Amino acid sequence: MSQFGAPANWQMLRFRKDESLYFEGDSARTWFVVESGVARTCRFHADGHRQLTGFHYQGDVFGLDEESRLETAEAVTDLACWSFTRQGLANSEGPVWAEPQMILQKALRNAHNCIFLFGRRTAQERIAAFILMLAKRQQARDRIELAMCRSDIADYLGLTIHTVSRTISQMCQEELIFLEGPHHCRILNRAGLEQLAGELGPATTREFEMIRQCSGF
Amino acid sequence: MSQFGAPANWQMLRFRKDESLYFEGDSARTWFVVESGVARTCRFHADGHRQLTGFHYQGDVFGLDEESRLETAEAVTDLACWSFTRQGLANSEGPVWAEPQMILQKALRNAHNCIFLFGRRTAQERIAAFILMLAKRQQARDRIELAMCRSDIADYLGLTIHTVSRTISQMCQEELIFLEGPHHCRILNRAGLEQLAGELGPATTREFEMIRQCSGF
DNA sequence: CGAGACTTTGAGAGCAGTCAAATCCTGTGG
DNA sequence: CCACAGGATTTGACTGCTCTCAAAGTCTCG
Repeated sequence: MSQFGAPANWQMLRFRKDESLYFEGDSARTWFVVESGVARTCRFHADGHRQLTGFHYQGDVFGLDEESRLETAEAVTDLACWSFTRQGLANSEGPVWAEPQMILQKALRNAHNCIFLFGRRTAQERIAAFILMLAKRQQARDRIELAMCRSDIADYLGLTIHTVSRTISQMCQEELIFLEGPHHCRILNRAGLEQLAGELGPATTREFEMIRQCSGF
Repeated sequence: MSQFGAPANWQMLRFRKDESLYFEGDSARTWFVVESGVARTCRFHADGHRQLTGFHYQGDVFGLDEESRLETAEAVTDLACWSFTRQGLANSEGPVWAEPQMILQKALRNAHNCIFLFGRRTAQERIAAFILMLAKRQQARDRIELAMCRSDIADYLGLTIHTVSRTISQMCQEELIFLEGPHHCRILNRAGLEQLAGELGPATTREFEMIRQCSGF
């Protein structure tokens, strides 16, 4: 049984790297929670250009569509996850975190953070924010695994793989990070990354708002 | 009483244009639903750069934060909205649409659409998609009100006001749209806009996915 | 060890940002 | 109703960043 104490009516599913869990347009029967590995959700533009809408790590719930899937879900790495229905949750056999409202609210918070992330303009800002997000998600002080390939990062951040690669290289030169192979990275200068990403805590925000409103800038 | 048949324990609030409903970091006591006017939610980056996360029209629910506000909410126009608590909803006095799960799910869908919108690359694509989104939201066949100012549009789409203005002007020259003053616009060539925006229906998506997977592009 | 895919790097073009200024609206007061 | 002031919008010129096209280098897995 999973660390999540999954109820019996949950179903464990396994996928190989790059396999699809479901496609955009499929009927949405179940929700998913990651047991191990990483999943991605994405949508496609008419020109074939792909937009990732999220990476999902252990404990993340995704696939919260109402009737039909708005997104396609795929395995970034070999993936194990539980699928379950909202009805299954309603039986209240699940763990405390598994209440539909909690799940939805967390997903919403993630989506808003994602929108905020995109708001960052330059490639440097976006990638700095992305690396810090990964670090936070992996609860890693400074050693980070980049499980996804460059094109996943690019399609998540709205950049090309070239710009992603170039920007990461540049950050290495500036000794903000250090690459141990293409899929492992060490944060050398967290403060520098945070400055690039431009984090602004809620504490300072209201103050900032006040200034903005008074000065009118 | 509102068209929504608001229960007695809901509270009607009125705001003048550009007034703030709440600030990022405030404790999140209530949810809001727009009765008339338009609201915007936004967050600020450290450099003062603002990111809008949504425009909210009549019937839209926003402010669904858990404990503290992640975003600031402001009135785009003079605004009337109801505020209510989740507990109030639980009393089941509200209209059918007002079930927390439904509301959260709709908000999540909107957020994902927003992320998808950002995925569009060029200013033309983003603005075409934005105009079509407004048209759909206002259920207008071709006459659209741009209630928000250019800087709101810019901060929503991750562009500058200059680029927004230039791109709109260009679309006028190309006779895709026609401006009747800065805040009213007529769609002259919807097909052209849709082509720019690159809508791709779910029907074609799975097919597309299959091709993609086989050819490996 | 070798093939194929992924990643990195280079050069040049194009699009959006910056700085600057003109024009147009909007709302107020006469 | 008209004039005016301030803000919002539009436009222009130029710069710089990211994309495109191209090729070399590296990693992974059979």
